[in-house]
Amino acid sequence: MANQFGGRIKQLREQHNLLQRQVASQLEIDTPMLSKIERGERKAKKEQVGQFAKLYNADNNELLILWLADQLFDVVEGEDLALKAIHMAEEEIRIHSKSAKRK
Amino acid sequence: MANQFGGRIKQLREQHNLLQRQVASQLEIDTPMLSKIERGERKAKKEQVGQFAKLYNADNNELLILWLADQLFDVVEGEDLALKAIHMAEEEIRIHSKSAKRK
DNA sequence: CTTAAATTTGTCAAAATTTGACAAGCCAAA
DNA sequence: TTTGGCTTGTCAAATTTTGACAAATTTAAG
Repeated sequence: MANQFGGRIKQLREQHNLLQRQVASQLEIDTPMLSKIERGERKAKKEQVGQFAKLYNADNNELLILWLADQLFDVVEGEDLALKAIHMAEEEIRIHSKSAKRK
Repeated sequence: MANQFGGRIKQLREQHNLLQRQVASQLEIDTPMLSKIERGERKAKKEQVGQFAKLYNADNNELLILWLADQLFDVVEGEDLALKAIHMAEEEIRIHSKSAKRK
């Protein structure tokens, strides 16, 4: 499983000298769960991304991007055509966001 | 739900003048299911992508790319940060495929 | 070492999601 | 109208995800 997000929040936790125990209790999860999120064994809920950002005084968008990227990565992991698929998806997104201007 | 894939296989079916009934039986699914796949209400199994390609004499890779792209799209659909996340994921993929050379 | 705290690993049932199958509906063409 | 092709809706079964807990492992300190 991809793990940019987990790596980043682990780094942030260490920079803040916090223990998993402390962070976990803030997010109302147990330490095994936090451990798994940091190592990418489980994925955080979207809601929790914001909680991490707040707790660590980090940029919400930065974390959200990492979190999304991990999920994208998971979809195409191991596929030879991953890059082509990504480009195709990117085009689609561009098209959709244009027409979303007038919604 | 994204639907590049469904649109394409519908187009192919029409070009070949086949009925859903006929195609469905080849893939051993029922017509409602095929209808849903064509309209993107359900997603085809990866295995079925190949079956479509064969049946329609289409390029396997082309279909697989569309199929993957749809799933990528679903992950970031509606996200403001979609493009940034896509770019991040793309970088990750590049990195991984490099180190996969010698595996 | 020996202990104690921190983290990781493993397991499992409950919850949530996805799937396949079927019945019924719609609609255009004859 | 009836018929054939496609779509819509529903539901239980299968699969996947989740959260919680116990146990094992690692780390750091005395």
